[in-house]
Amino acid sequence: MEYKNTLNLPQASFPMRVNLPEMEGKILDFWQKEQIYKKVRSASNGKTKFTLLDGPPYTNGPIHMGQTFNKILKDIIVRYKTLRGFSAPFIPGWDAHGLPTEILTIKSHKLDRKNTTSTQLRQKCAETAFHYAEIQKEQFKRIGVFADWENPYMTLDPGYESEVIRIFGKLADENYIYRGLKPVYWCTDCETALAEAEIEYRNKKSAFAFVKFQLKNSLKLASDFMKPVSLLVWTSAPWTLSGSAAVAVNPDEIYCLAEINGEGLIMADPLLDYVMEQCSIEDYNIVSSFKGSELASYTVTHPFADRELQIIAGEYVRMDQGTGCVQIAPGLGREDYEAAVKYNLPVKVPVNEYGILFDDACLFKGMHYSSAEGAMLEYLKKNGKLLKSGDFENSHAHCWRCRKPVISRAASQWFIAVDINNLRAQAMEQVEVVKWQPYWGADRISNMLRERPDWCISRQRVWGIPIPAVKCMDCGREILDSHIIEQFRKITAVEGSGVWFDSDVKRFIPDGFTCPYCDSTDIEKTYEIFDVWFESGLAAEAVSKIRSDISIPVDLCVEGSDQHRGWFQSSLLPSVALRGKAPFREVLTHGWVLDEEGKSMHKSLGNYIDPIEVVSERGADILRLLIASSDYASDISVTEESLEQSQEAYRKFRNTARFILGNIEDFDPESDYIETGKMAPQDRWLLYRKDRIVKDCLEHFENYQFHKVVRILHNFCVQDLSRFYFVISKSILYYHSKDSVERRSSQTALYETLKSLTCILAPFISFTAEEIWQSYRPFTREAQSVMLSFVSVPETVWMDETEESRWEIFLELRRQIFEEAEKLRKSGKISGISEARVSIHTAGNVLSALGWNIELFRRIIGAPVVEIHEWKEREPKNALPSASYPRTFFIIDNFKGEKCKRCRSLFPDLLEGEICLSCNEVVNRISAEDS
RNA sequence: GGGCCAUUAGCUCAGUCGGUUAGAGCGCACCCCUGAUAAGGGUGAGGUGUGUGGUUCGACUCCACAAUGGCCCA
Repeated sequence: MEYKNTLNLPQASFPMRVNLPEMEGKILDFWQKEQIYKKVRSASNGKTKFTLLDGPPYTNGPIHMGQTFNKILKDIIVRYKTLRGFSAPFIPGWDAHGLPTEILTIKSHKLDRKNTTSTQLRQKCAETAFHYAEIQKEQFKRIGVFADWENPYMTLDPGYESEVIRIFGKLADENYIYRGLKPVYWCTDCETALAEAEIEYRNKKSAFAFVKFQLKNSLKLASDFMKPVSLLVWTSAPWTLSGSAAVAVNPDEIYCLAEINGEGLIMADPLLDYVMEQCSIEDYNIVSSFKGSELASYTVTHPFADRELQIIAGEYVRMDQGTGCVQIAPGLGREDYEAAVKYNLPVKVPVNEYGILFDDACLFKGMHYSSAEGAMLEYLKKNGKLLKSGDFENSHAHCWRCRKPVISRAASQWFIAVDINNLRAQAMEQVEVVKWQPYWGADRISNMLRERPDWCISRQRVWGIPIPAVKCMDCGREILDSHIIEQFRKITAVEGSGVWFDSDVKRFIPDGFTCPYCDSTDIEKTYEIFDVWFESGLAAEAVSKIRSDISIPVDLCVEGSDQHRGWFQSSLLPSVALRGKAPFREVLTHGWVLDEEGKSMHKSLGNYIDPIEVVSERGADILRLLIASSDYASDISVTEESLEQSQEAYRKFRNTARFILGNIEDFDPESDYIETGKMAPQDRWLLYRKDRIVKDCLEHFENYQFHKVVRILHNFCVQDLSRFYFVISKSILYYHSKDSVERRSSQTALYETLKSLTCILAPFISFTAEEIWQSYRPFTREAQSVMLSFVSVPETVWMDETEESRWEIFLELRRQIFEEAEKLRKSGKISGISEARVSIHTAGNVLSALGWNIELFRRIIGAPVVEIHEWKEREPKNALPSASYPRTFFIIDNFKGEKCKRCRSLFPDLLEGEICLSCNEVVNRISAEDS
């Protein structure tokens, strides 16, 4: 007789292998068509809110792995919070303005900026921004980000723009905004300021010079030295002497006075040999030496300009090159500028936008700085002020467009003062209030805040929100006026900020407006835009105004750890200035995506993995699972190998679900559910384990430790389910009659397990979780989508401590018996545990545990016969001692029985030599029902 | 050069307060099953804990320095 038809073998409607990208496409259609995100949102009405604020990515290209990583983490959190019963909206956003988009637009349209109006360029930039926002939106959807894609926020929305302007107005009213100078990269050929991103470093031949700055007063440190004394200054850009305002020496280093050719030269002692060698001087002698700090009270005369320069102490003056005496040209370099601010030195900018020197350059005024350099050296040489000059090659900043060398030049800018109204101190206090994950984020941002300079918020660019400042054409001063700002805000809210470029200044200034400094009526617009960090930093403020489902402070921000300097600070400072509080309660940071060698991914390095390629080849769930199982607090690596591994783990989850689905196909919880009290012990055990796992997972979820959740779940599938429960329950599921209590009991446990597993997996392998949900009618009857389901903290007590310890003994015995059986099998003594008789001689706990349920234990080890004997003082013959339990011995030998043709188990004897007693019963029932 | 961080098996990760022989899973090897079958089960081999010093009776754990890598600055 063919018994196969009488078995309840798993029904395989859920495929073992699936074309993941194709399946994911169908799930996306389902979410879209059924408006699942919207349904989740309306179902969460009235629930406790959990708001995540999405830091907006730039719209300058398709998404890369870093953005994918970031958005998937956010998505995991939002999905988790949703499943825990929070109202957790996900409002995605884009940072549409800014240099990256502007540069991309100029490059891709091959625009010539001189022949393109600002309005035209802004039009093209907007097109670029919308284009990539649209592409990114589709890509983010594709990787499974469950968000309000119909209503994202964009920093170029008039509503958003007008909020930025409003807040700028408030900051101006409270005196945070001032006009100051700041050195910026400047291309004299293109006549424009350049941003960091527009600079490329290339080698260039540069001049160097050792120049003498003569001391004005006599040197008390060597009072009997009667010859003229000069500070020997080394510079790698001699033309910048035109802007020098001071000379810095390191106060902590030793300096010396050397007599050379009848004059005294001061330089750092550690650099003396180096300088003498560079200048080919062999004949010199040291007159005296002293600490750098002792030079600080002296004054020197400029070698060609008619001014005196102070000697200042600069701790940053290094001893690895030069003379240890550095000229400070505050208008021509960042470090020099900062020194000037510190020492209150005048900031002179001796060069105009074309590179032509001004009055400060005295003799060389009117010359281009590059040709002035030779003239200067010539002059210095003639006047005995030059010890040595020459050429050397170094890496220098060049303009990305005209490829010519750029200079650093102080330009007038708008700043937010960070020390007005105690802003810096307050912000640092707020850092303590915010929860930073990992915890060291607080140190990192505190260090940065402590040291940071005032925030330069103006950019000489086009693609951004214009700064509504006007300029008096008579006195030349820039003017911020609250009426003008408010007028611009109002118009922007309707027409967009581009109106600043398009409309006459009269539209923005009140009637009868005059310059507050000189009463002139000749007022014009200025054309600068806000730093994009200023815009995006106001996201919490702006989005909460535009959207009712976000309020300040938001619960969480999740960004890469580079944002401690970037977005976290640009969000924190304005918020503290405006409302005295941080805009977020908690900040979670993650690391970078690295390659197999631990190097960061760059398209140019060729180690770049395109997330969209991964998704279309392997499926989004594979990438999501990889990200979820990595510890993102530090950097994570995405490699072919780790993707391959993620795919393996995925298969385990999939097959686990498949096995359960196949075995509960005929189970309907409404009619077949077995109450807790009537469940078989192994089924109660499964639910006990399941609840333990759910609890642990939820705990790790709360700390956003997803890799721990995934590991727990994976271990659960492998160890508890696949290796154990499935194996021991097959005989019930397959061979017992369909509606027997034993089988229904197992199905009840499996049903509950699958439901929990699917829900907890949903934040990670979201597509597959939905696929599982959709393939089981009782689930969809309960909720249309897995995302409309709910995970609660388990509270059922499934077993008491006694039973727990019995299970522990069972599992340990099983492990030991398997180990011994394998040895015996290898040595040919038995054919396998499924055909063995296992005798256990034991006492105490182990004996009472086994005595509790021998049949259960037999099932657990899968042997046809298990015999228990009470241990009596002497080791039984041929027995193997237990490694874990005292007074416990195993005897494992072959059991010669007959194999049931239906359930394939061995029995001492069979009914009619074919099948076992219990199989016979089942078969009889089936044939009775059939007839 | 400075601030912050990371480094445990081929891969992804555990490891409590400093305390026996450093644990899992995957992968790998060998074997079994062929009624979860491009599945499943069993057993096993893999570690100078990045390195060098130090503190300690005892260090993967604490300290210092270094290497490699990351982010942010200079």
